[in-house]
Amino acid sequence: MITLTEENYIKAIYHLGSNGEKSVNTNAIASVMQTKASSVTDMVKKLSEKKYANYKKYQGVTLTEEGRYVAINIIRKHRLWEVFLVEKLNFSWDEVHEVAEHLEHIKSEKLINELDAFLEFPTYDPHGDPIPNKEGKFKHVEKIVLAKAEVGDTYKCVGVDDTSSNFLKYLDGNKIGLGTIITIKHKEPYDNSIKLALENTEIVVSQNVAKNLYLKKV
Amino acid sequence: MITLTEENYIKAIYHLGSNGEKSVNTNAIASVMQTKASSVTDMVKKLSEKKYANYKKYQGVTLTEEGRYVAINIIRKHRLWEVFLVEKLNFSWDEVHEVAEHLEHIKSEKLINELDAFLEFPTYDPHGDPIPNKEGKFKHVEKIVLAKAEVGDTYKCVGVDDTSSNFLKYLDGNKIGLGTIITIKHKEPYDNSIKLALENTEIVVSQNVAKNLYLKKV
DNA sequence: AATAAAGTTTAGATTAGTCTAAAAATATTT
DNA sequence: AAATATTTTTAGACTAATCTAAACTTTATT
Ligand SMILES: [Mn+2]
Ligand SMILES: [Mn+2]
Ligand SMILES: [Mn+2]
Ligand SMILES: [Mn+2]
Repeated sequence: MITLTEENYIKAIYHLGSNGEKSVNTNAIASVMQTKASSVTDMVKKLSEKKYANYKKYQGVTLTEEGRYVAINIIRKHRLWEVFLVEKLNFSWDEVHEVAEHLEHIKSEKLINELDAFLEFPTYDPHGDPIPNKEGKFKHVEKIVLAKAEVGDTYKCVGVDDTSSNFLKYLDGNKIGLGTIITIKHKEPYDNSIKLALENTEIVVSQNVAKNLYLKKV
Repeated sequence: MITLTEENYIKAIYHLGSNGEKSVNTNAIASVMQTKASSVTDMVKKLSEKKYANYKKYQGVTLTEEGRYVAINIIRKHRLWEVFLVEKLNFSWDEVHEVAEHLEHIKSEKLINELDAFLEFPTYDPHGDPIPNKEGKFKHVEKIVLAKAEVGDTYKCVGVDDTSSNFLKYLDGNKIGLGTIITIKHKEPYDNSIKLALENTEIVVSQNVAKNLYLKKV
């Protein structure tokens, strides 16, 4: 049996290690889990005993094949529920993450596969993140962060890094969403703010925004 | 904050006390919670401290107004999720209870009210149990248990008490479901078995079945 | 009314997950 | 290379929920 807490740690390690590739250190996990380093050490030992992670003292932690499988499965559930909430229950993209954090732990193969079918096998969630299929496979999304976009080029908005309600509402307020076409007008070296052209308007966004918005060249 | 375990105890007390009316004793709770009497005593003290229950040593326990509110809310969620699983995700009535036991603990007002609307405000769940509305109100279902039905009378099947997969599959196998019309042919005093007439067939059911099937006179 | 049986509570342990404070290891700076 | 700072681990304690075994109340039977 795997506990809810173990699942959350595994998910955190997966995301922090860039989808399970790199070794993740204790403080980083403590930070995203909103807990103390000492608690992380204890849990990481347990995950290691249970064969979900590889861990050597002071050397950081990586996921095993099995740990990665668990992580991808939770992410699949999380993102499918997010689609459900937006498509069927009138949630906006800034409201879904919190509820999906809970729904992702419901354990039923049939439930999630039927939900997948009911939603007609979506491949992206409301934030532009890819949804793993039943076998855990998903396409890598080709994208660059707005901060690295080049002046004069035109892009399509394909995702966000920050899924906080505050950030997403800010984007709503500025008429930016998935699919929005954006041309880079100017990058201000002083504070790394960026001037963008949207369909009808021009706006200036801060470095914070520029670091959390993903684009694809068109 | 109310924990998942507290919610389950409150629900058990509600059901055992015939919807929160009668006082419930320790062993009864232990039995449905699959735990020991000593654990129940501890929890019941905690529920009492938290104002969800009234408890005096050796005198059993009842729910407070607030406890009853919590119970009804969980039951509302449980039954709405059961409807969702059957209506939208191709679950059969014997598969839903277990998953609903988990889904009922997801805490989001918006989620459950939108789900209710999405399902077009159903009033009964797949087992014939009434679904409380947003205000916690629901109709009392007029029903008698098959064991008390009278020979010669004709009834409609309106519910089940046991929602175990085994029992529900048994009913499926014998072509009995909600809405099925049943005439009582004979009650056997020796073992309390009952002979029923269905649409095309006659079958004999055991006392166990007779105690778990609810009917309404037509 | 006394005794036995059944039901309930208390006392003391256990496990998962967390914390603080101190010790140990690693990384960085001088 | 030594000193300092940062990171990580250990040790010991706490809470929620559980258990067993013993003590206590209530109920049933003689
Ligand atoms: Mn999310
Ligand atoms: Mn998402
Ligand atoms: Mn149920
Ligand atoms: Mn039901």
